[in-house]
Amino acid sequence: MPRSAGKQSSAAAEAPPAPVRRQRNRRGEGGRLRTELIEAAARLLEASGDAHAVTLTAVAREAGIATPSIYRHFADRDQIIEAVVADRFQRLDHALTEAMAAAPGPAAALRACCDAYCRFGLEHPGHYQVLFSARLPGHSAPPAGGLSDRPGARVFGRLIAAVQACIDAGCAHPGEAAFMAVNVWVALHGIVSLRTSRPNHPWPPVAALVAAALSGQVGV
Amino acid sequence: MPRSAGKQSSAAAEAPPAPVRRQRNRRGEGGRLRTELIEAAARLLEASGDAHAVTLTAVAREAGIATPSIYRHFADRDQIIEAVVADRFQRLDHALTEAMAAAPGPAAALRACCDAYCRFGLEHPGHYQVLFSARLPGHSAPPAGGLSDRPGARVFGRLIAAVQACIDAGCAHPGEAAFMAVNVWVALHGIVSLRTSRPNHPWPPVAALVAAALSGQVGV
DNA sequence: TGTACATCAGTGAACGCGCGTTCACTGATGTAC
DNA sequence: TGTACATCAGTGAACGCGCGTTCACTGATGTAC
Repeated sequence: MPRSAGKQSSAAAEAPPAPVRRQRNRRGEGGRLRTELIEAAARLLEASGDAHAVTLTAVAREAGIATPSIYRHFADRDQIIEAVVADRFQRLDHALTEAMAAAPGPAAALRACCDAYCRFGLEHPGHYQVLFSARLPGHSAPPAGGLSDRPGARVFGRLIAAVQACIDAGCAHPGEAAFMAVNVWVALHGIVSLRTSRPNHPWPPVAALVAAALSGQVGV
Repeated sequence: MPRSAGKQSSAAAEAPPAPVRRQRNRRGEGGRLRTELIEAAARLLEASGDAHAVTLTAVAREAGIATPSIYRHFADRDQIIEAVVADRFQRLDHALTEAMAAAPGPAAALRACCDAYCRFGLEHPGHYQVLFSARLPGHSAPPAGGLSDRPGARVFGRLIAAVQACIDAGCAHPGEAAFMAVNVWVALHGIVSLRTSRPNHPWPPVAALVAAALSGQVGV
């Protein structure tokens, strides 16, 4: 792109959508661009369901900045993706706790938790796929925290607690909460993941599948 | 790379692994390279679990040929991937039918079918992911066949038939076979997919998860 | 049986593109004096 | 209160790399005569 309009003859009247020079953030507010970059990356992830779509070039284009500007905020693309993943895990966790808080009892809370999980996954299939279906880049080594993937484990912990609450209230099959919760989790993941990857399959309603999983595995 | 050895002084003694000029197939046997390309692409898919890893350049390198040679056999990379996917679906279907054929009765056959499904997925996680977890390129439009994804539907049909056989033999809960089979399928997919994407989670044995899904959803 | 030729399988060079990364830079905004 | 200057946020140009795709080609192998 020529710096100064190029053809002077026909003026710059019918030029492309205008370069829209970015309004720079003030001193000390450079962190704003960081947030904008995360959201730009999140849009790319949601549209593609694929971490490979998050290239520095694509993020910069989506955010309306020059590519090298990203380096002021992130060392590489993995850092951006990690930031998006952490944020979306937090949103998922928030959705679960909020749904459970509004429920009148433990069985209803467990049901609400599962419904919210599926709703999150089906409303944000691209993010869900990155959170749970993908081998994330650099994810082969176990995270520092402990024996389990940290953010996913936190969400899974909600499920265990919800099942345990049903057991404690006497409205569930007897059994170990953690094992029951795993059985529910694999079903929920299958409900979301398969429906996303095979949208043409004649699926029963989500609620019916969730109900079957809960009644079969927990007895509520 | 220089055509004729470059440095004549130190001879070609300690040259790299030797270019290994491919032994060309004879006339009429060009189809062999097609098979080799599919297997090369399959190795790339298995190693990565990601269709994006199947670039024409990577396939050519893996197969030991020059990149343009691929065009004699495939119009583009999607065609190669489709060929691999079709082949692996066939192998999965074969694994299921073989496992079921060796079972002594309908309940054992259903169990064998589910075990074989999980075994396939866990032994070939990269292929499984491409078959069932990914939005395949150009997969948004429904295939010509009918209302459902063809190759996946065939595998799912085995599951329905196995459940139906249990119902007919009176060793299952009463209910609709298709609905029960969906419930089992989402659980199996979750078992395979989550274990692959979260290898650090403290998973119970696969057999225990399969047993729980079958007993909870089918009653066998 | 011999030979010219068509065909088939595969190659090497070249191209434009998008990408990651580096570098020196620009210019507005605070701040020290 | 004014001014010189450091700092911060972001840019533009350039580079090498891997990729997809095209093109004319090579040379072995069958086959027609």
